Amino acid sequence: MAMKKKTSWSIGDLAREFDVTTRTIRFYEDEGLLQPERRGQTRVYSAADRTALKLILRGKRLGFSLAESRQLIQMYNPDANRAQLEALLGKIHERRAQLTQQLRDIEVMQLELDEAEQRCLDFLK
Amino acid sequence: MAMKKKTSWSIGDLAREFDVTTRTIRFYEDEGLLQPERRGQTRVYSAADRTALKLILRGKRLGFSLAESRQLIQMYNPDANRAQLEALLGKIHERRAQLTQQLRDIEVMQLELDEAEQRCLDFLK
DNA sequence: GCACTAGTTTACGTTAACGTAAACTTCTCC
DNA sequence: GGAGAAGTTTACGTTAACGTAAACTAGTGC
Repeated sequence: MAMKKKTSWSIGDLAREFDVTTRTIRFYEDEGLLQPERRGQTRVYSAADRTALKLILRGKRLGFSLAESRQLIQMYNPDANRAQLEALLGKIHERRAQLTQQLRDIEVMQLELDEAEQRCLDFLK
Repeated sequence: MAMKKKTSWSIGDLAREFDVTTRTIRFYEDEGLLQPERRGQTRVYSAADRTALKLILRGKRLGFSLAESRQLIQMYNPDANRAQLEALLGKIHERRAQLTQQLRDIEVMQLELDEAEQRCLDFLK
């Protein structure tokens, strides 16, 4: 039987899948982060749009601004000349440095949560 | 020679050390996250305040809101009754779950940055 | 033909987390 | 005793990231 892979989505599809409002999705389009096509009035989202949305939301969970996520999305389609590509490499390094810092922060925080939990349990016993 | 450990700080001290403005520090006080004493008019910050500030800023790097950081700070001084302690344990578990998710997000994103960098380099070569 | 359901545009509202400016006090240094 | 430097209060301003409401259109089921 033929594999049917979805290749386009409605705004409602995406809203449900990622648990955001349609308002949010349209807002991201206004900000230039998504570029759905139109079938008449209605927006039709491609796999690229879906990926971009996934990137944005993952970024949000890590505290990224939309401006930062915009850069992440750009990294996916290097449609660029030499200068832009080198700028992009710079941003990639910045992001990596930030992620490294976040990893450290998470480790520390996990240890502190362990201690906090222990203190709680001690008090309760 | 006697170890001199700093035990109190001015608002300027903290602002310099953590690279934030004094406005920000006063704002955190307004929000109830810091509780400096006063020497006359002037605020005097304790080691506990300094720790709280450190928590807030680490939280910020991970995208935490001040409300979430407020909870983190509370975990440091379980001044609480049984019910509150159990609520606290719940929040600790929530935070831990979030951190775990963030770890996953970071791993994925690091891989994607690797790929993005490779694509850039390919284009440049 | 009519009620749903899902989509659309337009526009004003809201919240968090500070920034910025003005006007004042207190201490120190020369 | 005057000029900085660091502190203070009060208050209005700003930006990001959507929420919310109103009024409209287009397909679908019976």
